[in-house]
Amino acid sequence: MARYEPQTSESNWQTAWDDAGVFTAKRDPAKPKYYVLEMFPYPSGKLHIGHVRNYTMGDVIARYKSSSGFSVLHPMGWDAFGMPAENAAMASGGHPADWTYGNIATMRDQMKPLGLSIDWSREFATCDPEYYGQQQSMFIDFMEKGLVYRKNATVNWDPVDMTVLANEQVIDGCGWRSGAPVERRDLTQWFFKISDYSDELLTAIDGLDNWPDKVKLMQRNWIGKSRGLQFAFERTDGGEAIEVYTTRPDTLMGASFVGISADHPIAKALEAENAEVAAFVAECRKGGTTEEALEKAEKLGFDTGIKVRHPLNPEWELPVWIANFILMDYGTGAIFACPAHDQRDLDFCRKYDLPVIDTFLSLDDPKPVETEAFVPPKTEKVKWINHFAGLDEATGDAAINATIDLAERDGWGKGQTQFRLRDWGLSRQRYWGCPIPVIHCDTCGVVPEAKENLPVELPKDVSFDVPGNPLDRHPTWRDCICPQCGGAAKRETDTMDTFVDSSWYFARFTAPRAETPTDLADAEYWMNVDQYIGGIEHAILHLLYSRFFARAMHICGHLPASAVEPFDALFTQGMVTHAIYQTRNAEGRPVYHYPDEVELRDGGGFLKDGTEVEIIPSAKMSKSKNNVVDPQDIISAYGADTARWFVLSDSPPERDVEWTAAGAEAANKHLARVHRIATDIAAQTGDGKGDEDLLRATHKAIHDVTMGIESFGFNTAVAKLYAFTNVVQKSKAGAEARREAMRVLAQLMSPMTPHLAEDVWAMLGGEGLIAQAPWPKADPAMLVEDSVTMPIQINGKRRSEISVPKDMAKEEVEKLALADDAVVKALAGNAPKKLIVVPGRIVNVVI
RNA sequence: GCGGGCGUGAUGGAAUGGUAGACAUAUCGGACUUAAAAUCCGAAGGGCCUAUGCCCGUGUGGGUUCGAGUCCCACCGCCCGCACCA
Repeated sequence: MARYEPQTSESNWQTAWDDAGVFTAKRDPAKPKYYVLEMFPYPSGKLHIGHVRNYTMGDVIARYKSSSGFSVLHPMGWDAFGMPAENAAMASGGHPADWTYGNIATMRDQMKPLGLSIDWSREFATCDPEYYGQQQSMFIDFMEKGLVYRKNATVNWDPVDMTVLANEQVIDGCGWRSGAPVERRDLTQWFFKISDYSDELLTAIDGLDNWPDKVKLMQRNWIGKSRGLQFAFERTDGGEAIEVYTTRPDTLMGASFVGISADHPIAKALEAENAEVAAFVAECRKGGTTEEALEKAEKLGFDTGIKVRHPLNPEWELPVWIANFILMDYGTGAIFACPAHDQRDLDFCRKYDLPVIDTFLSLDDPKPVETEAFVPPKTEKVKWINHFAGLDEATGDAAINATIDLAERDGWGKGQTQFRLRDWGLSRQRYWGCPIPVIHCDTCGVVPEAKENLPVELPKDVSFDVPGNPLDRHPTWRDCICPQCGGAAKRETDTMDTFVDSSWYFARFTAPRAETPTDLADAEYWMNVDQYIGGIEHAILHLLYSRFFARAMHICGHLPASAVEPFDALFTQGMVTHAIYQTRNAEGRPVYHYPDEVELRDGGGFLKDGTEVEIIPSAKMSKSKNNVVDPQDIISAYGADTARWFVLSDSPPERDVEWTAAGAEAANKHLARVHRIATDIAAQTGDGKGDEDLLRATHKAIHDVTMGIESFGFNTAVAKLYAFTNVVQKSKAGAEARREAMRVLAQLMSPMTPHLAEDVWAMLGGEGLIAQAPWPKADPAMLVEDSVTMPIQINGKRRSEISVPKDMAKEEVEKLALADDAVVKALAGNAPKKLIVVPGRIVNVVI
């Protein structure tokens, strides 16, 4: 009989599927539709095992839904714009487009042998002019709807390379190539008005029933709706009052100073006339722009000498300080500090010897603040010290409301709702991105390109030998005709953030060749994405931007109203990790070794020459650390099904998984075993005698595996398949009964190991392709157990067990439990204190 | 620093608040074999000399509960995000 030979059979089945057009998505009015989407990959060069895991999960869902009678859309494309292509061009010459399309070809070739049920006819890359031209068209639509504007924003500026740096290119406050300290610099940039949708994006989260709670919580916190008080501090020198926004107006009596951002108009005015201020503000502008960098930076302050009056007591004067931790982007760019109830303010005040005033004390432990700020939850009752609204004991929440009411009644402040969410800055001063289709005309100003001139294509003849944006220094590309007045004009040279590209690709997949961004009829049929799968690292930005885009596309007529929340269900998978093997060179710097260079023995790892390597366990796969596992090796050694089976088994999909070659070998052994059992059963002769146990096990397997797939419990589904395989193997039932069980096993395995499933199906006389066979159904009658084993606990510890009919009355169970030897012994003639019977689950006797 | 998550045998992990360790990997023992591989069968959280008996055990320390891996609080460690990485 034939052995398990995936190398030959897998490509044969892939051809068979292609010939039958099994995976071509068709609008079929007779069937419900199902849209499965995994986040599309960045074409970094090679597929890695993490991709295999991600796409296999999606494929299990796609194949399962297809078998369950759905018309399935399961597409694939490439998130193809971005910095690595330009970096590659800088490092080794060549053109970003060649590098990108070359990588796409390689990765597509690696992906196809996996046997994924993808409709490849819909493939596109975001760097295709056909795609980004439609994106430009939508940008113009968004402009017309008032969703696009320009304003100044801060970027990381490398003063040596004279170029804008991405956050990841800033290392310890310095440029990654030049090593020069990075400065913050203002540029005029393009923005999407996502803030128009702050409240809408927040409240709509409530409707995302099939999203993980953690993602919804992260999005809520990111949008950050808060209610606070806006009011002004009058200056003693008669200058313009300083507007501040605070979410803790209740602590106003503890105000120590007023702080303003280094970018605040007052700071800018002082900067022009005072050298000391200028020096301090320049110091504040050093370092990267990330919130993390700002928060972690040493808190610095500068006393401007300006004084303001406390709104509740005109006699009380507060100093105005410039502080490096205050953001101009949030609120009004000015705050008042209450050191007693904010650790950062306290640290600042101790450093600069500013007063610390308690406004409320703990009820349990009423002592004044010294080195640790007292910051109880706003729901906790505290004791107020001469509160201006007359409060004594009250929660923070109550005090905030009382303060806002008071300020509004007396007319010195106004309650206000504020969002943390900022508008989406989409400008990038880089070449390899979608050009912003806008023209700067001396007569007409900033005007959109005419749609008939789209796409505005990137010029091919560019060089990357100097830093900066090649579009800026291209000799002719910028020259154009103003679409409004017909005069000579210049193109915008900023390109779009790659998040724009990935904010609508899911919609484009519904009609990838349409001459408009979408085809409404196709979008109506296929949207929404029924199951979206991707990394948790995209929990906030990508998903939030996509939710905004879907709304913007809807008001521009590119998506139906039903698609404003584009992802019905979301699943976030973990990443695949692998140990890093390193030795040290003469200078003590680490040298990384590929896994196949290292032999593991005696609890250590050794190179061929016997040198012991240092093993760093479970690190995220990274090209630079040489710990990326290439699925190609596993596929050529064991076949695609082994790779698929392994990435699905053992680890729960949402958790990170450590790659081990041993696991792949073991997975392969199991698949070979299934093949062998099928071969044996196919050869089995004799009667068709059925078997109650086998039948029950079959229906239980159908039920368990189906539930496992439905709930993304692939690892537990695999465990159930192992158990069922053991039952089938050992079953003494007749030939036809075992064939039937084996066919069901093949079907249940088919979403995970589709090629092997076809092998087995064909061997056992299954009709047609298993990929097109309907999913088996469990008979509920076969799932019911007649009797159940109930553990008996004494004082919460398991001491015995009894077997009882499934629906035995509680009183009967109690009687049986009290008659149990262990219980009789423990009671020693006394009556139990308490007797707990959870029907069908457990008995607990409390003594 | 802020927001979110995770932590269970040698290993991956299982477990609607109800028998902790399902299922597997590695290991050990046995069968088969001239032998090996493959395959099949079996053992196995730690400890108490014996066990159908008892104690301990889900990162650490507390708490709620008849009962906690699961819920609450604090801490430790790791991971993700922090708006120009994708």
